[in-house]
Amino acid sequence: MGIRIPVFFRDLMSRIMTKPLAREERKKQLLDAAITCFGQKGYHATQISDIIETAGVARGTFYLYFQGKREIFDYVMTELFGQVQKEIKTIPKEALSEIPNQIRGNIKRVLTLLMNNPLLAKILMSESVGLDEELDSRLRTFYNHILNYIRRGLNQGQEMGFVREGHIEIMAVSLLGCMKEVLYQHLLGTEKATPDEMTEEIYRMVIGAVQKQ
Amino acid sequence: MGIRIPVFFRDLMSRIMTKPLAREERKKQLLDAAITCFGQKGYHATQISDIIETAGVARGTFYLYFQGKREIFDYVMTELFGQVQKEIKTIPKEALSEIPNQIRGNIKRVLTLLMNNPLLAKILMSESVGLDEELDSRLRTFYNHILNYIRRGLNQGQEMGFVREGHIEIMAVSLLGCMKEVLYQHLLGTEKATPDEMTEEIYRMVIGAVQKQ
Amino acid sequence: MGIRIPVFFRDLMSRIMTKPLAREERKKQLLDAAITCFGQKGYHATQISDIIETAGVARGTFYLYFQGKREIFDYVMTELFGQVQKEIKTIPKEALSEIPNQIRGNIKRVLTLLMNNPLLAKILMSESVGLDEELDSRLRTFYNHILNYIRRGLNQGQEMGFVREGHIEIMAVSLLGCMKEVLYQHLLGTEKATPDEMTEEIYRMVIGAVQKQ
Amino acid sequence: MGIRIPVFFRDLMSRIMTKPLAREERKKQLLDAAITCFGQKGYHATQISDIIETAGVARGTFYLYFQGKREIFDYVMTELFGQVQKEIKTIPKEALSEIPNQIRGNIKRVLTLLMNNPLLAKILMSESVGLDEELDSRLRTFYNHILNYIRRGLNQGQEMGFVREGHIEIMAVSLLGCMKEVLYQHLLGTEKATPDEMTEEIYRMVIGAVQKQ
DNA sequence: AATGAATGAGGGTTCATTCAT
DNA sequence: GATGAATGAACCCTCATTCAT
Repeated sequence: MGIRIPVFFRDLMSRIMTKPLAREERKKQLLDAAITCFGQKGYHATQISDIIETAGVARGTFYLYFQGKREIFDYVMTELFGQVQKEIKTIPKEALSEIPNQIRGNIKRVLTLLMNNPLLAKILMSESVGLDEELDSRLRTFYNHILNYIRRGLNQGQEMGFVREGHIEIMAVSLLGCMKEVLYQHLLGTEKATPDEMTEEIYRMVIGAVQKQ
Repeated sequence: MGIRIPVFFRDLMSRIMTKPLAREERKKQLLDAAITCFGQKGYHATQISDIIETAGVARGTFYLYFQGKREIFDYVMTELFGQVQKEIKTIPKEALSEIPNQIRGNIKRVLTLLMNNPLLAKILMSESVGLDEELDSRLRTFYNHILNYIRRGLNQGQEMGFVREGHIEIMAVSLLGCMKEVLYQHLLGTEKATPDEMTEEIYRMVIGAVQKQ
Repeated sequence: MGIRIPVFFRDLMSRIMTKPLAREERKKQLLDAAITCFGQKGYHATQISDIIETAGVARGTFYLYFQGKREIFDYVMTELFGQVQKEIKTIPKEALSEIPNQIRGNIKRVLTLLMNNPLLAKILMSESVGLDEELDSRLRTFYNHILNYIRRGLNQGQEMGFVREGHIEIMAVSLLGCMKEVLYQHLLGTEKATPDEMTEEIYRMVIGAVQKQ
Repeated sequence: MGIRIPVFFRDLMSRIMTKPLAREERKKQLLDAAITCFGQKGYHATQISDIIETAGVARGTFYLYFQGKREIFDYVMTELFGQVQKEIKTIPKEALSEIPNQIRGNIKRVLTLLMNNPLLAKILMSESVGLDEELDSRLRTFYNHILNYIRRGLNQGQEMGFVREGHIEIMAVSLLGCMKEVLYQHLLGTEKATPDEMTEEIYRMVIGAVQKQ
C-alpha cells in the first residue's frame, strides 16, 4: 500500500530540518483537514483515513490530539460556529438612522462568509441532526444565539415603532429561515444569484415581513 | 382426489384477490417501520436490525420486499413526498377574492401534516444532503416541485398587481425557508406555538414580504 | 416480483386439464433441471432457485421430492454415472481378432456420449472433489469401475501376449487420464477435434503405450 | 529533546531494511494459511475465519494484505503455478542422446513436487473449473504453458525422427492427462506407487505412445 | 400434492481505535 | 511525539430450508 521511500524521505526531512510542530499547530492542521473532509463527504461518510491522509499524518498521531471521530467533529462545529458569530455585529441602539444599513451589513457578511466557505455552510445546513442528542443540542444552541440576536432586533424595532406587533418568536425563526434557505438552495445549485443580489432581496423581504404598515 | 373444484375456487379467489393485497400490506408494514426508524435515528444510524425489529419480521423477509437499505430509504422518501404534495392545492385563478384564504389553507395543511408527523418532517428537514448524489437530487426535485408552486403564485400575484416587483427566485426560496425553519425549530423543540398561530404568523410574514406597498 | 396473472393461469390450466404428475415424472423433471443447472454453474453456484425456476415448480415442491441440495446432487451423480457405464461394454474373451475394434468402440462411445453431453462431462471432470468426504468416495467408486474395466483389459492383454509387462495399475490410470484430459481440454475449448479424430488418436496412443514392442 | 540521531538512525534502518520485509512475511504467512485451507477444503468451503485462524491473526489483518477471498485465491494460484513451472526445464536441442533422461527428469521433478505438496496438487487438480470465468481462464493459461512445452517436445521429436506422425495436439493433451491422472488417483489414495515407480512407468507409456515403430 | 412467504444462521467486509516500536 | 500494523465488534446481505394455507 503506497510508496515507501517517499514516506521515509518526508520523514527524514521533517526529522532533520524541522522541530516537531507545536501542539496547537498540529491540532490546527488536523482540524483543517477534518473541516475539508466533513464538508465534502459529511460526518458518516468521512473516515479517519480521509482526515489523516488530507493532513499527511499517521493514524496514531490523530489520536494523540483528539479522542476520536466524534470529538474532532465537535471541535469542527465549535470552530465554525465561532467563525459565523464573529461576523454578526450587534447594532448599537443610538445609531437609529443607521439601522437599515446595519441589518443589510449583517445579512451580507454572513451570506458572504458562508458562500465563500461552502464546506462550512454545508455542515451548518445539513449535518448533525439526528447524529446524537448531544450534537443536536449543540446545533440548537448555535441557532439560538443567532435567534437571540434577531429577537433582540425585533424587540428593539417594536419599541422604536418600526416593527409591527406579532409573535416575535415565529417572526425571528422565519427570518432565520429565509436566510438559511436561500443559502441552502445556493448550495444545492438551484439558486445562482450574487451575494449582493441575495442580500438586497433578503433585506427587502425581511423589512417587508416585519415592518408596520 | 376428493372434491377438487372447491379447493381450486378458494385458491383462485385467494390468488386474485387476497395474496397481492397481503404482499402490499407487508411492504407497508416494513415501510412504516422504516419511517419510524429513519425519523428517529436518521439514515446512517438506522440499521436493518432496527427496521425488522420494529416491523417484527425476520431478517430475510426484509430482503423479499426491498433490495437493501438504500432502496427502502428511496421508498420512504417517495412516500413522504407524496403525502406532502397531496396537501398542496393549486389556487384557481378566478377565485380572486379567495386568494388569501387559499394561501392560508395551503400553509396550514402542510404545517399540520408535518407537525402531526414529526418523523416525516424530520426526514424532510434534515436528511440526505451529502448522503449521496442520487438522493440529493431526489430531494432537490422535491423542493423544486414546491418552489414551482410558490413561483407560480408569485408570478400570478405580480400580474394581478398584488406582489411587488423583485427577484422572484429569491423571494420564492425565502418563503419556502420561512416555513421550513418554523417547522424545523418546532421539531428541535425551540418553538411551541400551535399550528393556527404558526399559520397566521407565517401568512402575515409572507404577505408582508412580497406585497406591494 | 414477476407477473401474477400468468402464474395463476398456468396453475389454473394445470389443475383443470392435467392430473398431477406422477411422482416419478415430477422427480425426473426436477432431476433434469438440476443436471442443467449444476452443469452450467457448478454445485456451489447453483441455487435451489435456479433449479425450481428451470423446472417451473414452486420452492416447496422441490422439498417434497428431495431432502435438499446435497441429495439432489447425489441423484444427479448417480444418474450420470449410470449413463456412462451403460456405454462401456466388456470385450468378450473369444473375439480375439475383434479386440482392436472393441477397444475403439468403447473409446468412441464414451467420448461421443460425453461430447454430446457437455454438462455431464463437466460434472464428471470438475466437480465434487473436496465437496465432502461422502461425495469424494462416490467419485472414487465411479472411476474405480472404469479403472477395473481397463485393468481387466490390460491383464487379459498380458495373458494373450499383446501387452507388455509393467505396473498395470499405473498403466490403467494413465490410460484413463488420456481420455479424461482430451475430454477436459475439449470442454475448456482448447481442443477442437472431432470424436472420430479423437477416438483414432487416443486409440493409437493407448495401443502404443501398452503394447509389446 | 534527548539524543535524536540514534533514534533516527535506528528508525531509518528499520524502515529501509526490516519493515518491508515484515510486511512480506506476514503476507506469506497468510498465503501459507490460505494454501493449507484451500487445499484441505476447497475454495467454497474455506472461510476467511479458517484462514485467519490458521494464520493466527485477527480478521481485520487479513484485509490489510488482501482485498478479499477471491484475491487471496488468485495469489495462491499464481504462487502454485510458479512452483510447478520452476520444475520444468526446457530440453536443449543439442543434447540429443540426453533426451530420454531429460524427459524422465522433468516428469520426476514435477511428480515429486506435487506428491510432496498434496495441497498444491489438489488445488491444481480439482478446483476452479466452473468457479468463475476469470479463474477458469487462469487455469487454462497454466495448462497451456505446460501443453506448449509438451507440444514443442513432440514437434522436435518428429523433426528428429523419434516421434511418429499424428495429431500433435491430441497427443500432447493425452500425455498431460497421463500425468495428471496418475497424480490425481494418488491424491484420492487409489494409487500407492513411489515417485520413482510412477516416473518410470509414465516415461515408458509416454515413449511408447508417441514413438515411431 | 403444491405453493411461496417467512425464517435465521452464517459469511464476507469495514473501520474506529489501540499499542508496541 | 510519531508511527502504522493489528485488532475485533458490528453490519449488511444471502440462501437453504420450513410450514401454514
